[in-house]
Amino acid sequence: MKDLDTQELITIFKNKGYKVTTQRLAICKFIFSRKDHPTADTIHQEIKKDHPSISLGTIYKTLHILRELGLIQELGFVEWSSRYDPNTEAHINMICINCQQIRDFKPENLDDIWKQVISQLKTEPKGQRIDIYYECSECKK
Amino acid sequence: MKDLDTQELITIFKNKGYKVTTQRLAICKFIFSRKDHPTADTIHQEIKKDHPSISLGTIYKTLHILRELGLIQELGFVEWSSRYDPNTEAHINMICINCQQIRDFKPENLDDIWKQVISQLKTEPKGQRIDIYYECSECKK
DNA sequence: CTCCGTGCAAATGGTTTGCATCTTA
DNA sequence: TAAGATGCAAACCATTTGCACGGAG
Repeated sequence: MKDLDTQELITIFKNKGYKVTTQRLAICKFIFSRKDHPTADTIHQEIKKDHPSISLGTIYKTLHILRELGLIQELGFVEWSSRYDPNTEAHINMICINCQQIRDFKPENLDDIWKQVISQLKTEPKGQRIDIYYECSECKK
Repeated sequence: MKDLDTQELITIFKNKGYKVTTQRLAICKFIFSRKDHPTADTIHQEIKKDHPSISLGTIYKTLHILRELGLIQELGFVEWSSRYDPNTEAHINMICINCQQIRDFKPENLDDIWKQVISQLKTEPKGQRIDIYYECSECKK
């Protein structure tokens, strides 16, 4: 769970004045355990299995809080709905242009490379996004 | 105009069976001359100055054709409307999280770095997107 | 003359918002 | 018990679509 256990999460929420609800914990547990950067709808479908009455609106509201807390990154697309990524470090999103599957890719030297790029800027960046579009092996068949 | 003059553009359109219209040429001329990756609405507002009756729908339809021809890249965002980028080479989009201004940044060694990253993949990538989010000097004041 | 493109207006669909009710602290 | 969160439904708004008319080839 993203290096965060439930206790730490509860502390973060409380420190920021957010109440701890079962819905929020369920959404966090789910998204921090996934590596494929799901859509809000996917999250909704999955969480409904345990919490049948949870609404899409609550999913969106919680995702916005997590973004505000810097715990997730939102990836917007032109043709597809947004994806939610619990990995906020510099990494490459390998995105299949056909099935929209996303998986992370982190070359060993990426941190060094990235540090080098950042050092050329005049200001401190607030975040980054690196996508590579390709056709995954499944879709190529 | 992106290395393309009007004649080359006309050839590309005709070869693909697309008709050459004044609207299409105007949109191309505009977008290929801009470095700030405008929105569809910005493009519409600007083109209207010379072609008052052009519709937003036509802007979108033309942008889709340009995307299909590989002449532009669409950048989707979660909170803002999409931006259209005539630069399809590997480069960094410096994006102000406050005013949404985008300007390109290309470190000299980026092509080498990128080649190195690509070489670690099993497949040929179809494109890429590299964003750095920051607060521009104007907004920091 | 035919087909494709345009402009307009309506439809779409992911996301946001308002509000009455329910929970956390 | 007060402040904030939830679930529902309606609103939003960027983008897409359908169609009658107009222009390119």
